[in-house]
Amino acid sequence: MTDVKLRKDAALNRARLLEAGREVFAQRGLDATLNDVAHHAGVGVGTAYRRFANKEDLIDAIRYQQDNELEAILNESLAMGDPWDGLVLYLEKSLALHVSDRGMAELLTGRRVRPEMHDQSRNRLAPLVNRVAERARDAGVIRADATGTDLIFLQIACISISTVVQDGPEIEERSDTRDLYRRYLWVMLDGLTPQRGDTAPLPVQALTTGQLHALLSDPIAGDNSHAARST
Amino acid sequence: MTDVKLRKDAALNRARLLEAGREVFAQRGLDATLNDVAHHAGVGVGTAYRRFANKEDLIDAIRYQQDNELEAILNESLAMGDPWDGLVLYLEKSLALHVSDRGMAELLTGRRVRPEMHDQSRNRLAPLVNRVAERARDAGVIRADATGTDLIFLQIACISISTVVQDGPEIEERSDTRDLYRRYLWVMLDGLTPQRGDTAPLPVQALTTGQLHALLSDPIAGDNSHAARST
DNA sequence: TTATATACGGATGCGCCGTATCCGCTTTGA
DNA sequence: TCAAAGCGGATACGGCGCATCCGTATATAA
Repeated sequence: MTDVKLRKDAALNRARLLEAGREVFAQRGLDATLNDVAHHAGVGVGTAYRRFANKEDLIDAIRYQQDNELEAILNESLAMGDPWDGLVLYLEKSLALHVSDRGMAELLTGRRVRPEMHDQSRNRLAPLVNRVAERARDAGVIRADATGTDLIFLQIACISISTVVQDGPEIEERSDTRDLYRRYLWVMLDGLTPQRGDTAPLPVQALTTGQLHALLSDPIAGDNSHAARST
Repeated sequence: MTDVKLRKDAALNRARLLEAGREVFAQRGLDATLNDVAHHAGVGVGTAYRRFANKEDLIDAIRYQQDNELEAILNESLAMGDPWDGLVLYLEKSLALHVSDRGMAELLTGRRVRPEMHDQSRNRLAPLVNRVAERARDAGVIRADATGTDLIFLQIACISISTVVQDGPEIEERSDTRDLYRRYLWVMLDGLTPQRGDTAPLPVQALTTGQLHALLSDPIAGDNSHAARST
């Protein structure tokens, strides 16, 4: 999967670039230049483009690593005895990751993505997310109409809050603003709790996994693939 | 406030540009070009730059209108007898506006803003938002530690969900995805409700109005103003 | 009606930026 | 020792948004 065989120095630089890519994209988002990444890795731009045909390829490689981390979190969640604790663990850990990695967050919201790669990782992770939600629902700790797609949107919501905070200046006398998103995570968690008598049912149905998938996979930008139906 | 005196055609074009600006920014966000706006208004680019020194000026003028609309909603909310109904009305109406106007949404999250203008509109609206929250809190229909800044962040969260949905493709067999954000609004509203015995208190304190203001006013981009303290 | 200030259109200049390549030099490893 | 493989980074290229400029047209007041 890592091509055939690279000379020792080449392989090292490849690893350096991957590492640097994670850091740079985490800090500055996917808009960062491959040149930036190369510089950060301490190699020339040429080297960067020799190891990865283009920026997309590097992003794909990074994404593969990140999906493994998310999968690990999901498995950890599912291994917990208590479904509610599992749910909380998943959301807290997944969000902690996304909040500290702007690139990862941008991938979650579907911006700038190569559809095939996106599909692949979704097919791997979505079922696990659904199980996390399902377990909690079956145990009666969240409302009966809550689904796995709800967990995704709640994360998107929290990430956007965190992004706004991070884009702003430091606030004096408040060292905890980086965690402000957690305040709202817990408002939402509380809102997911089974309805009390007087609470209204939710006004719009959740997306199915397939619908969410379709929503995020095909970012309208439409470079190619779709669109052309031949004939 | 509208300068001194404009020739009849000039004044007409100015109005057209304002109108077109609202439409274009609403659809495509504040990144849209002033050239786009001019074309949409049916006037030449030159005219656009003669009526508004630059894009920022046009945005400021539009923002002024939008603030009036938001103020009206807030006053309507405060005029309602029931504090909960007032809260819901404010959030639903304000969100409906932001969701249908990408430019307005971008202004709320503080992106791309001229600080003085931002300050001005916040000073006008923030007290009203605080009163909406305060009323509901005093009436005991939302948790005791909920504040006006929470209402802002909940809106930011809903807007981000809506943005993701709007950026994606149409989903077949679902005509209501434009309203999906409302599902999560109501999760959050439910979460704002006073705590039941078993619910944990929120893990992070809300921002004060002043802190939120500082966060959104000074988008780090720092063209000038701040930074230089002389001496 | 005519003169002049005012306004109009839109081609165009300018500067910026991100992608990717190319080529002379260096390192690896058989 | 000496190809083959790799390296650095200057730079070509293309795209884009902002704003200006100037020849032409229109409003308005004498």
